[in-house]
Amino acid sequence: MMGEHIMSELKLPSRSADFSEWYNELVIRAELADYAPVRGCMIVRPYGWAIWENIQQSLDRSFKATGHVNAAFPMLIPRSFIDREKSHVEGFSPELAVVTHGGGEELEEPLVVRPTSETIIGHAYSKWIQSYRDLPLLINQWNSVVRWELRTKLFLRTLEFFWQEGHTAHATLEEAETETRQMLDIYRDFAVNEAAIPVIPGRKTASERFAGADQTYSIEAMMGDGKALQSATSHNLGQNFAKAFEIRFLDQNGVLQYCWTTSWGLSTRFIGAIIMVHGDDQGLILPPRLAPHQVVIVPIYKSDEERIKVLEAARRIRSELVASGLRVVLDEREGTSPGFKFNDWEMRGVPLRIEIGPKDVAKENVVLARRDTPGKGGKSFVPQAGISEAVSGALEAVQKALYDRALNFRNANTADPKDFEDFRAAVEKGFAYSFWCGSPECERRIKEETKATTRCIPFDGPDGVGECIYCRKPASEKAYFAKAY
RNA sequence: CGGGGCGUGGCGCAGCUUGGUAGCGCGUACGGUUCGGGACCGUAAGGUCGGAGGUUCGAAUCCUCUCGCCCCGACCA
Repeated sequence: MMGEHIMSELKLPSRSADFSEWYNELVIRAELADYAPVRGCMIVRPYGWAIWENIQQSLDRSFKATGHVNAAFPMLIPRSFIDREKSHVEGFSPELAVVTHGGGEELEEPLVVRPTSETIIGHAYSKWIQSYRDLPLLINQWNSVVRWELRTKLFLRTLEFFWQEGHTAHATLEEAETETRQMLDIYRDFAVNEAAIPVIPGRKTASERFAGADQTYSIEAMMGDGKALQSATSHNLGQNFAKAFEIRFLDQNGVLQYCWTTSWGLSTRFIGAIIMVHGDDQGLILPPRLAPHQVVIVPIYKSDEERIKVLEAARRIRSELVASGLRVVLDEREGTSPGFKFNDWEMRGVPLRIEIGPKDVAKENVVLARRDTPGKGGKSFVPQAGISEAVSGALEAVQKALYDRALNFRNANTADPKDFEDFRAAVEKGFAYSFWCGSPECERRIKEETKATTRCIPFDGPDGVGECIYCRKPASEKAYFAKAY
């Protein structure tokens, strides 16, 4: 038996007692990421990157299915490009990383490390687009960008982060709007069906809008501490960048027109969402569809004789599961006890564990343990015959249970406050869904007084009218308010 | 940028008040016993104490300056 002080070192800080510390330590201990030598930068470790690769695969498939293609634009952008779109400059100037020297010489014009690529892509689009026949232009790129943030946290906010940014150009406002909404819906579908994270799709208020956009849409998710995380965004850029970069086309009638452009992105921040929505005191819990390993097999044995038998069976089961398309790891490490392995893989969030020992070999069954249900309650005996069906079924059950749990949690922590005092209490716990008169002034005051910001105005808002939660004037729409990451 | 905390083997810390040349736990390597919920014993490797200057016979410890990181706030995917 281990002493208590040693046990406490093995345990994560409690999620409920110190959510922030729980998160920080989990990211390190699950080997998702590590701190880099430069403040605010992050090393994404292989296990964390494997999650990102699964995210990429899923999204990339959806992008391609809707006619988008991938390309790569440069990381270095002439400083003057940023200055061309007025609100874009205002939004991004404070957080630009600027390159002033190259090859030992001071540059004539400083270069910025892209904080996002609207400008350099706008520049390219102005050359490529001449006619309505060139439209729509639908390009995405997977890359990293740099924003000089003051306060950073692994995955959630780092100086450099990885993402995809889609940039499209269209002949009409309607088409651009359809595209913007279509991409948001792809994110929504991804969050719900792949990541098992319930999200609220909606429109951002002017103050929360992307610098240079006419309209920003987002999906908003509730984290395990009740705070909101903007999990993906999609922007209708109107003609702002088209005008700044002369992106024009000749229409069917021979009239020269500015294009309508959009951009949309989802970043490695989403990994932070997965951690904060599903994780528990034991560590990470990954949704089966995105888990690098969906199943871990832990063999249990004492003697050499047992070892040979158990491993033989374990390998056979692995082969069968792999053959049915599952991502499986067999933990054959020597000198490590089964109990240690259980905890180790639980920290890493593997959704399903198969335990197989001499007794199971004799009875031709295994123990199946669900990561989302701790202790004995999540364990069951399953025959080795037909194991892949049982495992697939269990993975689907975990996927669904994670979503249901997250949704229940969000519902339980979302309030429709009667008055502003109620509202204050609500945003300490989670989301407040309230009528809002639409004035930036009320929005600003609410933020000052409660730290809660408007997250979004959901698309499926109420039909009726009500009173603004702050000023009590008539209001026609409801917004979600919350403290946000 | 304001407030707080911390820099000592890979990790977590003690030692500092009252200077005497560095210690504990974990981890690592090797050997053995173990193995159905974080095993144990033995042996070993590993640190010029964040950096620079100063005081002193002597500095992890005292003084000055610096650098970095983490947490909380103001800005942000």
